[in-house]
Amino acid sequence: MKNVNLKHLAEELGLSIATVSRALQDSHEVSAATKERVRALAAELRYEPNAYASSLRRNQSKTIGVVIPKVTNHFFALAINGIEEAARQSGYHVLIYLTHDDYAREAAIIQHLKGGRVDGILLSVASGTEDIAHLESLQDANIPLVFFDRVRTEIATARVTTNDYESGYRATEHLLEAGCQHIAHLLISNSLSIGHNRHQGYLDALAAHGRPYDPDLVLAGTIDNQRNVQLIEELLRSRPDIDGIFASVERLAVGTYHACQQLGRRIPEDIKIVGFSNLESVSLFDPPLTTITQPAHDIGYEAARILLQAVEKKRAVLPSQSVVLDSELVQRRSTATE
Amino acid sequence: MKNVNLKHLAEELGLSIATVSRALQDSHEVSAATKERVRALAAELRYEPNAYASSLRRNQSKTIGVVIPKVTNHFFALAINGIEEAARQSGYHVLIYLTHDDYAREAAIIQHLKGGRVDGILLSVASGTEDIAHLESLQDANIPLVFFDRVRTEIATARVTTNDYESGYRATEHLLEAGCQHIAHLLISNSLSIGHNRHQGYLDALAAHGRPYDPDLVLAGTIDNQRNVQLIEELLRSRPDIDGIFASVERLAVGTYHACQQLGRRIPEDIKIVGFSNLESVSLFDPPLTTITQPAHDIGYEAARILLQAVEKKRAVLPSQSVVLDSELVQRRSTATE
DNA sequence: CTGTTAGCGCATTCAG
DNA sequence: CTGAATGCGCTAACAG
Repeated sequence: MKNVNLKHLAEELGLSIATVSRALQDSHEVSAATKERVRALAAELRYEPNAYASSLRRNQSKTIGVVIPKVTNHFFALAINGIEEAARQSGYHVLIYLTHDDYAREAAIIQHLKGGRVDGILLSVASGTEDIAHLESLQDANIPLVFFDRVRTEIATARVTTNDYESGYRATEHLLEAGCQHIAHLLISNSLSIGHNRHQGYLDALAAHGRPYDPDLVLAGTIDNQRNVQLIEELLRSRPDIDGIFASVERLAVGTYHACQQLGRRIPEDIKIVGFSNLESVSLFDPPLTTITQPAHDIGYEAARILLQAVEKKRAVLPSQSVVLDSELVQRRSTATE
Repeated sequence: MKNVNLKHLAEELGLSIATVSRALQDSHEVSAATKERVRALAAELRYEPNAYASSLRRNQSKTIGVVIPKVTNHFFALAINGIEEAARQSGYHVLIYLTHDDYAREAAIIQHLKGGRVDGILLSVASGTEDIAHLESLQDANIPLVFFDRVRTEIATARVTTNDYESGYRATEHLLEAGCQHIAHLLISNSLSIGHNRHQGYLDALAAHGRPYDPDLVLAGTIDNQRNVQLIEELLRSRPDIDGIFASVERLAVGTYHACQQLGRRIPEDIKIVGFSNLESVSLFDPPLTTITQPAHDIGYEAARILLQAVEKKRAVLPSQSVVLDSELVQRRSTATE
């Protein structure tokens, strides 16, 4: 089947390309009758405008790029869900890029996106990223950027996050109130905003309760999860006095769970765990895991809303548009999912 | 900062646009010296080609569309992971669209994609889809399509699936060998390939073991998972003789688990469950769930490979290129008991 | 080896 | 209200 384009329609209708184009965009300078004729034929021939020609001409792609570390983390899956919803509502398309927490990959992706493939970018920073020159250059290229979850405050733009500091504080307090004496904190890269903030909450909660801070009880996870479980086991073996664990990310929470089972530490009798997790099925773990659940869908949705608003009005995204949503500390009992 | 484009580079270098273009594409009809000069300036100015201009001209977008029911299902998250990997290796981009199992949405997405936004489509059919005219029209538009997981055999193209029939058979046999007398099957839409095939495996296993088929023991799930748990509970209440359940999709497997806990049915003493699931953390459920795990990443990767190969060679995708990968039946052991 | 020319399909001036 | 003409940025055919 021939590609049906404006020219095709125009010839068929005995009109000019310009008029057809205007009619399809519901321009007020086209007669109602003509509009109707054009639309009828377009519908009949199932005309679809060529998105790239249009993008080239208008200098906007109706597309946003989503750059995340991975998609197999339930937080990001939920966030994408929210992002896609917001995008669809505004007639935007969503390109997905995975960094696998690798700085080089993140930089390459960002660099490429400066070619105009997207009108804006949603980014959750890779844990391997230190240097942020690639992000600064986005400003020059005039491509709006909105951070979500894993942010960098050095870049002057909006950030959509959860109350990481408070969550870390409350998680730690929860363990303290449950009687824990030696609470370890497992985090990912401390250079990452979420790791840093959650850790600060942990520190302050300890201080507020007059507990000493023991650096040996802080473990920074790696990319490799097998290795993480090993590291956790080592930690637990070398410090049998640990009776509480705050795990800053899902992988580490689940890893801790595994490690405890492996070592025969009973939960929650011997050791109590609070972990970040957006996996609904943790409610089926037994013993149940106390979790901090983030409003992942809403984070994605909000971040996309902010970005799209800026894109549509061709305005910059301001740091003042940042949003902080609340996580929930949930002591799971059995509940229905979804 | 001004957008740096070919014209810009050409002026700066005192060359024609065409030469610059050729140099950047490493054309053999450009002198090495010129190439070097061009590349140096391009790198210095961080030139990024405008993808849409190139797409328009070449009539190919270097982009594939992935159309799936949802992303919050771990199977699809893993599949996307594989797809992104294959795409990146070939320099392709990935657009994500979610149907939420809604036919109208799927049709609208497919229709839109005929506008040339993508060079090919990977599709996992929505459970709400019956009519497939929208998919047939892709052939006319000359856009290659590869199905994965949820396929429709009426369309003559490649399908990447798991051995659903065998999995259903083995799951049922597993329950029979464990001594179950009344085995229920929970599936989604029977019009969906995976539901249909898994169900056929269930039926044949029953027959092979000389067991009668009781239609009352077959439950078709809905979109709404809350409702599914209710339906499962009703089924279990009305048929207390059920002592085995084969759940065809992750949601229903987890839902069954919930329902059993709710009703106080002990697993596996009172009732045994085998369910499809790609969620690694099911190993932490207690009592553990016997699962059928699909090679989700590989499915995505394979499907993308087949599609990209066709796209690059501008050849049609043939049904004969279909691939069937094997699922694994895993009896999880609770590590806590050791 | 390099430059000139001609579009890809569309949106938008500027004329009428 | 409609048409003719222009160019978005890039590639490719055709000259030289």
